[in-house]
Amino acid sequence: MKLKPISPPSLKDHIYDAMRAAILEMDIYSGTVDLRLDERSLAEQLGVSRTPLREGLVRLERDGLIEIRPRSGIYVLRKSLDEILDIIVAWAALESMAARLAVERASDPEIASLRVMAARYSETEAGADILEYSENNIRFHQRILEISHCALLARMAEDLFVHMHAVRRRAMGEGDRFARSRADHMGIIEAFEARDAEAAATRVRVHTMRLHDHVRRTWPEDRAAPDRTQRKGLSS
Amino acid sequence: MKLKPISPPSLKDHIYDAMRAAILEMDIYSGTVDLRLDERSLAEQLGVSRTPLREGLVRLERDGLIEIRPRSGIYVLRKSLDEILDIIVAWAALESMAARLAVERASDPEIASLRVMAARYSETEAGADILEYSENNIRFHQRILEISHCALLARMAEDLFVHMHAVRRRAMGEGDRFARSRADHMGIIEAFEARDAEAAATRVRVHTMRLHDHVRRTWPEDRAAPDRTQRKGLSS
DNA sequence: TTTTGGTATCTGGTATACCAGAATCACGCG
DNA sequence: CGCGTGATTCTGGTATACCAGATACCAAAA
Repeated sequence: MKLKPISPPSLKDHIYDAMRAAILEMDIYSGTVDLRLDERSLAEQLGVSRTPLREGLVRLERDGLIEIRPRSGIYVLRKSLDEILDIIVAWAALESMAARLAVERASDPEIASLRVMAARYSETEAGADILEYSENNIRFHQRILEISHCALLARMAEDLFVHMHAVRRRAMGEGDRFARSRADHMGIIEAFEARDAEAAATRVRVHTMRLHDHVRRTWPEDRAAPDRTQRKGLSS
Repeated sequence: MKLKPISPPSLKDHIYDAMRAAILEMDIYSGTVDLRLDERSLAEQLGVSRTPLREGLVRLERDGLIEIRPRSGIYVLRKSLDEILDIIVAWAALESMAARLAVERASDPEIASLRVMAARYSETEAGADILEYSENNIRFHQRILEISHCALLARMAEDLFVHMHAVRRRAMGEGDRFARSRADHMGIIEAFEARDAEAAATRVRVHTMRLHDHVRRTWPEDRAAPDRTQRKGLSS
């Protein structure tokens, strides 16, 4: 029997997870949401004191999800268009390298799993369930990160991915991105199956940069600085 | 008159900076250093209470520099060979993409600055001042990140770079890495000047992956888990 | 009515006190 | 002399109290 050492529970970890999930659920670009958080209110809602809460918030701040302004307030960050584009670029860099590694390192079954996944969600197309397609799409890309067998690449990509939640909510399903995306994926899979690292890396990068261009063209420019007119915690 | 808004001082920021610098100064692989930190001792040394200290430590933990084991202790992390290799891979991914962007975005003077930097430290070769060469080498690579005009890539690379401090301390100057490195740089510069994105990206990647192979071949396997025999803070 | 200055209040920042789990050491038994 | 066991000490985790800067509000003067 083999057991991994269990780490004692830590409120700050749970708080971090809970807050992170809550923030990702927020539609931070809607304009009606309150981007300002209140320590005391949050602590009360979570049923903990401010100390562990603040430690969790420090992590969120490091992740770029929130901003802590001393003596002023804690704000959920909106990403500017430029920041979002930078995120996509970095993501392309990571996934492209992951593809290169995967070609060299992944087992045949692992590579085969990509085609399986693609097949699974190409059926979705008929149902036109965009939400489900989007989820499967994401898993496909995460799978590439996985089979690169480079945990760091996967983790860094995940950290970036988080910032795309709210973006995906609105960029989803426009024009022919659907068909184009599936075609891209097929090309990527073929490169993998041919064990062509250069092609796989290139196609992954190009595919992601297509999203980059799409976002740049379609992202509304009505972004503003966080409005400080509203108050209080997540719910009140 | 124009003044930029001043942000209030925050102990946790200073603590973070100070601790980070202190950790980077440590020769964490020497075997004689104490990898265990003590909150109370650190707080006393820094002249602050434990609360802001812990907030700084949470950031360091997120950076992967330390590990906080509840009820046990705070340890400076040693990177395993695999982790170091992953870091180099990720770094290669970022800098390669930066090179690609730089070719498209950087101004002529910016690209020219690369050759200037290279020329400056190729003179160093005679003096054989490895330390200085290493510093200039680093700046060359940072410059590539800079002229990519993608702040995120630069920041992420910087976060990775931190973990290389201790590695560089020992991997420095072995075999013909010197001459090879300079040759690589020249090739990179030529690709930039030719505005050849594909070549620039490839050469930067290959150059970094050369370090990857070098580390893999030469890294001693005498790494062990953090020894918990020793005690107390940074100095005592 | 508008502006200005002061005050009350709110917010995050910091220090301190206390808690519980872990590690350590000493004692006593085999 | 070796080893197990229990008390002691140490460590990080959490809660609470207090501080100072920032903000908002209101009153008095122009």
